[in-house]
Amino acid sequence: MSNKPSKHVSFDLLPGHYIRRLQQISVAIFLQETEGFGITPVQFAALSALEEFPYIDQKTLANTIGLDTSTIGGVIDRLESRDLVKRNLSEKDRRVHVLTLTSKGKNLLDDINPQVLKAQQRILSPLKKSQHAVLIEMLNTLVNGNNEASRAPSSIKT
Amino acid sequence: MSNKPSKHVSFDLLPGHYIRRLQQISVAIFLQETEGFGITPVQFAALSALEEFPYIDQKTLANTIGLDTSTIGGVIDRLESRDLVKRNLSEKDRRVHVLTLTSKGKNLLDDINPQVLKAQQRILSPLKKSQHAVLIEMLNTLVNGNNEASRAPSSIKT
DNA sequence: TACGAATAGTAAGTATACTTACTAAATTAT
DNA sequence: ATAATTTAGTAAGTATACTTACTATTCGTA
Repeated sequence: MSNKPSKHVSFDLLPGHYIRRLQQISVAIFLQETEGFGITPVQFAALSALEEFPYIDQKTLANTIGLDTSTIGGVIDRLESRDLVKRNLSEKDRRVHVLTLTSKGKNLLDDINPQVLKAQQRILSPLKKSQHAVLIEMLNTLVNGNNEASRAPSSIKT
Repeated sequence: MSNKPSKHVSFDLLPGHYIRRLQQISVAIFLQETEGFGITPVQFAALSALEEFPYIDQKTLANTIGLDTSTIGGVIDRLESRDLVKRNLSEKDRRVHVLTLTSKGKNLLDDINPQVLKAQQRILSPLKKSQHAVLIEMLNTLVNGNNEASRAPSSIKT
């Protein structure tokens, strides 16, 4: 430790550092619990959103799960190549790609859901049960309160 | 809303989804507040760690800030090409690259630190002041409690 | 109705962040 | 002392996630 009175900022006390670490850990746990499905957290979010809101376009999907439109294209590419999602050109507006889950995508979602819930419980497990809702509420507040900071603000309000 | 009793899992209620969103927002705010420096959160973490622990090697640096060794190489490449960090081959162990900040790197760190603090405050700003410590404590618990889940567990204990 | 603005999506470039596979060097064990 | 193992770092491949720049289409307005 320095003998001078904290000339530098200790990066490990900064929330941004812990947020980044928690995201890494969250992804790692998700992938461990869903091993064999070959699905990433973002792909899962996309599939879930398409189940909840069928026939939405790429822009709407991107907004729903909090992604840039330039990112969602690749995600859909990968899901489409595995026949989990279908891209249909809209007849009303030929710029728009309307998205739907295939039956294969629906089945996968049903199968993976319990594992995803298990992963979420594992992420929260170091906290006392009583704290779980407190954390989720705080994350909610932070995400909604800073919504405009991100390029792809989520349109979902809870 | 569905009229059926939640057949599917609403992804926007899952903590993993909010953790991912918060990380995106956290990065966006960091980049906004430190605009002009051309430094990413990870690069800042690397520079800060090197100020705190000079002459560490890449492996130790990776563990310190929570990165894989395969990721840290690229980070150091970019910092080295901007003359912010120097890679020195260790004489004791010729596998090891010992890292140090250049004076340019030290100066940049001094200049960017206030902006980074500002970014952190902005990230937390949707929460009441009294809640800031609660959140940081929770993030700490989650990261340390799940440490083994991540491939690059941070060696820093707080 | 024609023209400028806005919109949906893609493409290219950069930066995490992981995995597996590899090289080179050091350590351990026989 | 040599062989087997471990370790530090790199390389290649994949997947977010951003930016800026571009195309194609649609909308708004004059």
